[in-house]
Amino acid sequence: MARWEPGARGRLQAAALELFAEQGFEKTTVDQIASRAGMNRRSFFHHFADKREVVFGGQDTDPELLTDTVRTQPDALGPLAAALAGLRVAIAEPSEQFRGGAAVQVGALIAASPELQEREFAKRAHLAEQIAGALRERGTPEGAAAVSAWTAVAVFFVARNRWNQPGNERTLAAHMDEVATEFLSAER
Amino acid sequence: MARWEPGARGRLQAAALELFAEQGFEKTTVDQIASRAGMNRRSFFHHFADKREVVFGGQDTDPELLTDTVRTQPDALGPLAAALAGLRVAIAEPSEQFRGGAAVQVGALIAASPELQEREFAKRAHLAEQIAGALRERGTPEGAAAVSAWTAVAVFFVARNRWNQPGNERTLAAHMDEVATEFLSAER
DNA sequence: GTCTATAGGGCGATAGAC
DNA sequence: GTCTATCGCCCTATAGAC
Repeated sequence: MARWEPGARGRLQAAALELFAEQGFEKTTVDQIASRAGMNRRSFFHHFADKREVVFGGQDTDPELLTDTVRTQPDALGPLAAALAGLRVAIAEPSEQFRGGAAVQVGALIAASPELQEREFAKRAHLAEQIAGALRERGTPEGAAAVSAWTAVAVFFVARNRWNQPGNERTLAAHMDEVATEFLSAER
Repeated sequence: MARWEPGARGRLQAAALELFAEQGFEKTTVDQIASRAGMNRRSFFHHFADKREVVFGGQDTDPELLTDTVRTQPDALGPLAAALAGLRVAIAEPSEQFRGGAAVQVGALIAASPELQEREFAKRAHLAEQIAGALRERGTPEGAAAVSAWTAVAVFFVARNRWNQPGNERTLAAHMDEVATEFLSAER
């Protein structure tokens, strides 16, 4: 057996998701994950900074694409619309190929573990900050940029929940439009 | 000397904030906090579920007051305005007496520690969920309720940042109005 | 109040890949 | 040779169990 099987990172993720599904996140140790993936505990921490990262490590998005898209929207669009356009292009459309896949399982995992929820919220906050920065560069005032960014992120995650429901046939972008419209029409 | 000084919880908080300011959050151990407060490590965990809680433990708000206020706003108000009214009554106004106090120091602490930021974001999420629930009871559709709640929470925290700036003379509620107006006028 | 499991990290040795 | 993944052994501190 080679000392180096390829795809160590992917094997760790697969092993972790299996074990988390079987036993839950808290009751699974890093040792168990590493040995199921055929490696040492210490190597786990070479690939992931901590145990929670193994759950989120696949969903990384391209931050450049997000901020560039937001920044280059036509001036006629308000900040919320520009932010939503960024999320649509940089996250919703690329996610479309994963509909109903591991994302659903990961979502259930996160929903069941407060520890994972904390990480999830931190990721949302990071997303919102990126967007807010891009909106400011577009000329939106400080406060409005932050609030519009958070609003857009909220729209996105409500939409993603609906998109992850069993039986959903529509695109994530379509759900985003629907949620945004629902929000705006409730406000007037 | 009495077997236990009164205000164990408060002493732990004071000791913790001192040590965090001196050494940072991560480099301070629970043992250090407990012994500076004149007690056993085990007693620390009797008062706080974990090390991070000692930072947030003072800011607890009345969840009933928040949700009741949101729920009982006049029908003429949109969901965002109702949510903001709840935050104003249940959090902004009661906080007014602490302006420029420990809150500023706590804010700096949180900003410097990713671990604390995660907890902070989780608290915001919890707040948003409470508000969203109250908005739904008021008749706002699911998605709009969630988005309006997150928007209101974002307004609140942007306002609280401004309110915490050195030299600020205005009330938190006034900052909330300003931020909300800034957001709404950027949007149209 | 003590005891234990486990996360997470430091350091260094080793064994491939290049 | 270098570079990098892997591993082994150490440690500390949290958090929960007893």
